[in-house]
Amino acid sequence: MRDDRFHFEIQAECPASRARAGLLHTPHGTIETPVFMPVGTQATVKGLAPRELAGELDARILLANTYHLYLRPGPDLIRALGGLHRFMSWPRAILTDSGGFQVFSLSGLRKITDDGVVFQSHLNGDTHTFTPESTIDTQLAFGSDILMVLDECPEYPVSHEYARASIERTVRWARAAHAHFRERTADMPARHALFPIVQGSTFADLRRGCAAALVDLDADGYAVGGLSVGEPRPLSLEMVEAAEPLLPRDRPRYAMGVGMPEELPEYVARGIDMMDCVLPSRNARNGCLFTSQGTVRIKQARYRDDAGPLDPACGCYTCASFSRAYLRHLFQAGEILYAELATLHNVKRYLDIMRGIRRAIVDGRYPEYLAEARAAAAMEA
RNA sequence: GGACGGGUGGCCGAGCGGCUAAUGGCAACAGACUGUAAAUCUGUCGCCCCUUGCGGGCUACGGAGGUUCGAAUCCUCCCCCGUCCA
Repeated sequence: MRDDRFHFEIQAECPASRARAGLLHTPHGTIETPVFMPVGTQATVKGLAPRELAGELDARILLANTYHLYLRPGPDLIRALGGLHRFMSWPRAILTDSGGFQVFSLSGLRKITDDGVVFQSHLNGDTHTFTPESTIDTQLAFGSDILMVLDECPEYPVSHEYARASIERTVRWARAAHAHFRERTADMPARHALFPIVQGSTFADLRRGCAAALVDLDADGYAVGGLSVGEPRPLSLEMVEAAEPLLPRDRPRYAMGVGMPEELPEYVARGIDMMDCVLPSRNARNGCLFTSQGTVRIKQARYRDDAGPLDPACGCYTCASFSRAYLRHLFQAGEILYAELATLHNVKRYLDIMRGIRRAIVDGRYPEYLAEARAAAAMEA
């Protein structure tokens, strides 16, 4: 019998770090954590069909974006066509980002009010308003398994004063979103989960304050946002370290928008269970491929006649079937197949890294895994 | 044989007396990319010099002469290419 209720279950914990392995149960399947969520902004992971994602890659959860799907094709249409899962033919779990990141990072004209944010569409300049409540309604129309609250994602750098005002707004919005969410989902217990987002820029005290305030919401899970927006790399991890001890151990933690392959074990070591990032998919299309032996920029002339596989240690279709020389040729020629093969590999790489991390935690050898990963990262750098 | 049009850096193609080592585009080469306005963006791109900052030298706009302080740009002749007329 299928359990439709959303809940998190910890299976193993690392004795030497904050890392843990768990199971995230959703109405659309169980997700083994730590997990990497491929990004499918416009209800598609660019270059991959759900057949590959669910099949060879065995991704359990995808990310989609409220801002983009709200503007096009719109929540009413998606709801009318049976919800996002059915619309994009993805039977597994979906997490939707609230759109706060987009509103604050790309919309030229925007105005923050007490209620939310007024912004202009990047598509045609139309004026729209997002409120904590409206983004909940939109995501419910999509039928998302995990909804994110509307937040403000400040750029870097920003003053302590601004960051403070910003988290106050983000917390206020999170409370409003949760209240609205509870009301709207009262008759469908635990069909959906809602995560608030810890902000606070690069200030540890603000991160702690924000986390403490959000914990009162007794949310299904907690996200740490505003990372990797231009701040020095070590700071991103420090911000997680600041917030994490305040977050309940029995809820999943999600680090939004990170990171490079070598950073994944570091986030997990700091108590993170979920991550998403556009790097594997975007960089794939731009000629940057992640392998077990480091980064391969397939466009480089050195791969012109390289008959070897992209990554000898990888078992994906791309690595099993094609030479580096062929992949380079496809890239240089601007062929569509390149994007597909490259994305397939890079996403597989990320998912494999997370599976390896999870296995190490379950097997009780995460300290060794971490040490080896750090040594390898130091070697490449 | 005649009439026009044209020959520019790897390619295409601007420029039509000095601000031009020469706009653009492509190709090539290198780099960036972190809750995706991204199959995108940035840089280099004649050769040789102390890597010294907008530095110096050399060779360059079919070829050879010429005019001029100064020419890819003007003149003369020649060589190619295209179109049309014989």
